[in-house]
Amino acid sequence: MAATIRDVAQASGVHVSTVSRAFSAPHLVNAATRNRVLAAAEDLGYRPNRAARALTTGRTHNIGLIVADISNPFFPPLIKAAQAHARRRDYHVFVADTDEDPLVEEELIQTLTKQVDGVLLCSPRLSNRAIERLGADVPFVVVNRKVRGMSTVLMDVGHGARLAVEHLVSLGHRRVALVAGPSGSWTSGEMRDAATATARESGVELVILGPNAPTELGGLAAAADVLQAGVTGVLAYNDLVAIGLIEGLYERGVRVPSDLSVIGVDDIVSGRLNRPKLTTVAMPTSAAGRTAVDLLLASVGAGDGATPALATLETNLVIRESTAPPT
Amino acid sequence: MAATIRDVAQASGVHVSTVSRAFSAPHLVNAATRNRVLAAAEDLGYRPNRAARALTTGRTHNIGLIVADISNPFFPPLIKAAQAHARRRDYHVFVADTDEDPLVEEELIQTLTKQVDGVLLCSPRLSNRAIERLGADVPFVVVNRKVRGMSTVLMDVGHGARLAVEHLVSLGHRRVALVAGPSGSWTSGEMRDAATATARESGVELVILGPNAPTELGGLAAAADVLQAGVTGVLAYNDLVAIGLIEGLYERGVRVPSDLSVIGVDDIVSGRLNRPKLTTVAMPTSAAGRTAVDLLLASVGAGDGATPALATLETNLVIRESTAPPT
DNA sequence: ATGAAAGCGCTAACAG
DNA sequence: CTGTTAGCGCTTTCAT
Repeated sequence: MAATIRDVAQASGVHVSTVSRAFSAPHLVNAATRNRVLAAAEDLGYRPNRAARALTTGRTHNIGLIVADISNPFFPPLIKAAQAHARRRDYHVFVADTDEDPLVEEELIQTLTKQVDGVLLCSPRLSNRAIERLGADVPFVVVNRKVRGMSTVLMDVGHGARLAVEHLVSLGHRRVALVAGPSGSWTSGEMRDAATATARESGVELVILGPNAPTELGGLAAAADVLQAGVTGVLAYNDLVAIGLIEGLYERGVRVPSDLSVIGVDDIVSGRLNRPKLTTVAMPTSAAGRTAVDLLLASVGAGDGATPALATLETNLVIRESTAPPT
Repeated sequence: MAATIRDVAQASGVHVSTVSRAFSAPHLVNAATRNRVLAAAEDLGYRPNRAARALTTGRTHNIGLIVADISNPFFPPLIKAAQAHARRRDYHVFVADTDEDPLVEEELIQTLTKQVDGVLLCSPRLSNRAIERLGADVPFVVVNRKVRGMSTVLMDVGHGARLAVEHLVSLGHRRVALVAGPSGSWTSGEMRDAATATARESGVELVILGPNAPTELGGLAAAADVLQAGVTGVLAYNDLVAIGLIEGLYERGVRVPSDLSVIGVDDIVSGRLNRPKLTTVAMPTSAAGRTAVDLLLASVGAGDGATPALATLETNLVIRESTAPPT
């Protein structure tokens, strides 16, 4: 068994509470004794037991991070950033994958809730109602969804979609498609609204295709619809869908961007590596991870009364090789 | 504050110890009272506090999962599988990213150690000595590295490398390169040994290039070396490196596979989406995640005395479009 | 089958 | 500045 606070107390000839203070309120203890305690601790390889500490303080110094699918390349940079940022603030993070299943999501939140000071919900599949209910027990920060009374980190994908459609228009496209995402997705709704408005303003036709799975397979399957829709430009729900779509078009002898232009969303790494390199709406995922952690820890510190914060992060269009004038 | 065991005891008119038993040793309590207790618990939304439980039982029901880089697409499927498998066994998992830094890795292990029943070390960058030392406190399972006295999950990349070189040879290549990984990598060492042996047996020349960063950038940077080495076939440390390399070659006017053949390792998704589709040594990452969790929980149950287990998982060669006969 | 009591490792008043 | 005392929520002997 590892050393406990009692071992350290004994070794340094002080009471356990002094040892406790030496760690959690160093200024309250005489420099000389503090050093003695710290030395003994070092010596024994003592590390405070955070679970025990949590029991008295009510702070676990853990946070939960719940995502729909770790394998979706959109998430790892967010997880990585959140986790690194949390660690800098002396927090550990539980990562859980719901496999896109709302029931799993709910179960996970409930079991995690006791072990964490707050949870980060990324692109939740749960209904707003369910989220509000669950949020009574522990602070939440929601990423990519607006939930009443809850701190939120949004990436302004509406603006990105607008830029994307405008880019297509400026290239000369007159009839474009939006290959939408899953029906529960807030992001997909935002894209639809923004694309619709932009198309109307620019006087181009917009056809909406979907819902589709947010994966390469979803894009692959959408290729037929896109061809049938008779469009020359496409905005896809995300890069995975865009890549799958390009592959599907390729299999049907349609080349991107010479025959058809495609724009993705996210700016995942493999979009930069594929040929043609993907024109895409870049999402600030790392920043979102850090911001979410900041908001979460702020509301942990503030207690219940705090007004929920809303952070909206900019998106921007990265023009690469998958868009060109129509032929 | 959420309901505690005491609230449930009061609500159901029994002592707390009975409530405790109703949850953790149901057979020790009368069916009628048990139902009453369970009903009251349900009613109050009571969930046992795992941290408090851990304090008395010594089992946290958490495990730590430490990886070098979450953003490397090799890891997410492993994390996803491990996490899902752990959850089925009623375990939560802390995920931590060391950013390829051994110091961070050590620090992480130490702080996590008190909160977990065991840790999964994936592709560690720490020295074997350090790992053995740290392993005294808590059970470890190491993935992709052999450490004395420790349970291990290995993917037989040596066999994969052999298949890869043989494939190149059978295509007619006579001079091939291995674009190696980081110097601390066990996998890279295995590949080197296997490739060297296979080349010798087949009577072809092998040149070893590296060390290289295990990323697209590493591959991109290796393009010049590869060209200079005058080889016609390449086995890259992983798919990321292979993709970066192909890109670097492309920029220099060299086409894959017509001018040069390239084989990767891992079988990440974007390798299947890129053009040319990558020929690669497929690694059973999901299986590795599950197996690692199984071994870990086994040694948690068994206590210290258990003999470390070794699981070796098969790899195989997936031939796609990035390899062809030399011209 | 259930209750009583002690204690896991730690922190937080409260004294002194 | 440091020691004392009382728990945090739960499990686990030991009685009954």
